[in-house]
Amino acid sequence: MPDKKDCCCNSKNHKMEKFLEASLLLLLKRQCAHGYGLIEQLELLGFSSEDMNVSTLYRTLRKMEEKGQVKSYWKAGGGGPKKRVYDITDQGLKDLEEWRKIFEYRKERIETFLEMYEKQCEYEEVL
Amino acid sequence: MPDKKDCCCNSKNHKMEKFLEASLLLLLKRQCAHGYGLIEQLELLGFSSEDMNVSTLYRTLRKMEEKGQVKSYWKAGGGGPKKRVYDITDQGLKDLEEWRKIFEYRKERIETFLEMYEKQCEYEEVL
DNA sequence: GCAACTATGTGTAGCATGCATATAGTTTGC
DNA sequence: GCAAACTATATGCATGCTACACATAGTTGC
Repeated sequence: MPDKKDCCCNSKNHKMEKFLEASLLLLLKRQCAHGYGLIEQLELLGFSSEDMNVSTLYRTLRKMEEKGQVKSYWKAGGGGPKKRVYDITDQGLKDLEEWRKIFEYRKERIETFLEMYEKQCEYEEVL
Repeated sequence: MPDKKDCCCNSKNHKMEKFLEASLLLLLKRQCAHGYGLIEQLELLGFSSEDMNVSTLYRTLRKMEEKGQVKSYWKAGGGGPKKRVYDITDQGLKDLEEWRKIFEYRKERIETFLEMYEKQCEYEEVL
């Protein structure tokens, strides 16, 4: 990851549109979980606990429920305050598959960008 | 590119944060150009002329000039109305290099996502 | 009893983008 | 000579994602 200090582009520019939503769908496909517990798991997908924005996480989950991608229920016991546990729905599984396609496409475009950049640098070196 | 029809995620979700800005910097590193002329060149980086949002393009270029990434001057002649031609600046070149790093990073994260998705699907098939 | 931790939520603002619309000079066809 | 099409640039408004700050409340440890 590029150093955020001395970077023209501040940390806000590192965000990737909707990557959080898609990541949550993927984690919930593996197993149901509650918001706070998902923070740890998100590290598997490159989100750092320090930078992790908890309010965004909760808001995203509620929006995903509005859209019918996940459903939630309250669960008490097991230590600590009660948790709102999320399950993925059929709609969520379909949407996750769409995200997979979108990310394949984004990856290709990024690769095209990187290749053009490299070629241009090589070309300039020859001059 | 995934089919936009029948997609849970509408076309708006295909956009990639700041990809246009970075693409413009890359194209202007190759050679100076005016806004309208950049539309064609953007196809090299996966932007389709039909979908291309011209207003966003012009607004982005003006913002980039405010940030000192590019500078512009008016050029008459050569047929058609006069053009505002953009040149990349030293700041723009530095920022482009930062974008390269950011996109390498984004690519890695997308790859992590895709790998986890595939593994999960394989795992479920075995069951 | 109080601090630290777990857990969930809202209010507000910034910022990138899309859609619609405005403006105006240039070229082409009749 | 004039209308239509094309080239070219720009702004107003709405939407949507994210960040930052703040609010709330139950649980555990000392």
